[in-house]
Amino acid sequence: MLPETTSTTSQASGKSCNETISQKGFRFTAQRREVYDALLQHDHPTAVDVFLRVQKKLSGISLATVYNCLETLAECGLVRAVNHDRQPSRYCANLEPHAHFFCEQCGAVADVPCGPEESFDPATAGWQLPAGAIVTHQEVAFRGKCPDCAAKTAQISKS
Amino acid sequence: MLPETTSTTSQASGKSCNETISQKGFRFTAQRREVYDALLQHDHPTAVDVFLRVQKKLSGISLATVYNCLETLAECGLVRAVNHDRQPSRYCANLEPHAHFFCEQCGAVADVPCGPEESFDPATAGWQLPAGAIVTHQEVAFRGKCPDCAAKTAQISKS
DNA sequence: GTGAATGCAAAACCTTTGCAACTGG
DNA sequence: CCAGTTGCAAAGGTTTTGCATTCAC
Repeated sequence: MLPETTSTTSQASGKSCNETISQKGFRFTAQRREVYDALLQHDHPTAVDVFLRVQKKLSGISLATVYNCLETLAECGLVRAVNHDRQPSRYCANLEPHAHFFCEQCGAVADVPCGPEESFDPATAGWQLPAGAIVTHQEVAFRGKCPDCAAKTAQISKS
Repeated sequence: MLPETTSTTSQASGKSCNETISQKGFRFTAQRREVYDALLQHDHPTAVDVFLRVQKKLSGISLATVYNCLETLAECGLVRAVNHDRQPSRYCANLEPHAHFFCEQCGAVADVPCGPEESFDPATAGWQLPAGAIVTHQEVAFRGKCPDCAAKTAQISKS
């Protein structure tokens, strides 16, 4: 749909994928470029989804390479792996702080931006963290029905 | 340590594991009882941890049965599976609403109770959920260093 | 007694790894 | 040129499944 180098909504910093990879001492290979491009649809694809997309451009690529590329991109900070229960990992190129919404019916994953103000302060929210613990990351996940599935369910119960 | 039927801190409702299992139409087997008992230490064991504990009482039990029992207990609502990244699932018999703290250094998992008031309201906290989505569950996870590891690190950097 | 649950082993699943061939800077 | 990457295939670790046997009700 879009020219391959277009960064649909890309990452926050204006730095290109290319630059970031090189800066970290990694090589900017065709495989890494295409894997990264496959994530710019921001639909949280699995490794297999990415594999199938990239295969259209690089027919010889292997799934193992897709996994390797995804790991490298994650190391560069260009991509985040998103895990939910024991489902296959999904990958996210949205680097803004955000949570995820998981539809339990269709499996869709949506980004959930948190307002401009701080996400939420554990102390304020009343979480009783272990005394002396140092928190470096917080993760919030919502589960339920996505708008599409909620609408469908409503229709069915009506009929 | 404790007599096998003792519910160290057990679940909220005063209902026994036994009763709950029967009510759901499942049989109350020795394996299910021991698997449940192994969770009452509230240290978030993995399936293998549970297997090793139960083996001391029921030497013939198999790991597959432990998995089956854990799933049955989860179906009964007596147990929750707790997943973090792609680590082995850990199991939690604390049914109060709570979050988890994961130590990235030693792998320890701790319950994080949220204050008596409501955990946190997505809308208030500024989360921009997809319009029309129905949220049925929220999960909060904290990652960092547990008190022990934080203390150790402090000591090392001092020396 | 009888269907549900177990134990075993083997499979399924996602992901990682070893190694020869290749390639980007 | 040559260390870093790839592709392939095979292994890894966790979890599930199939089937004969056993057991709770």
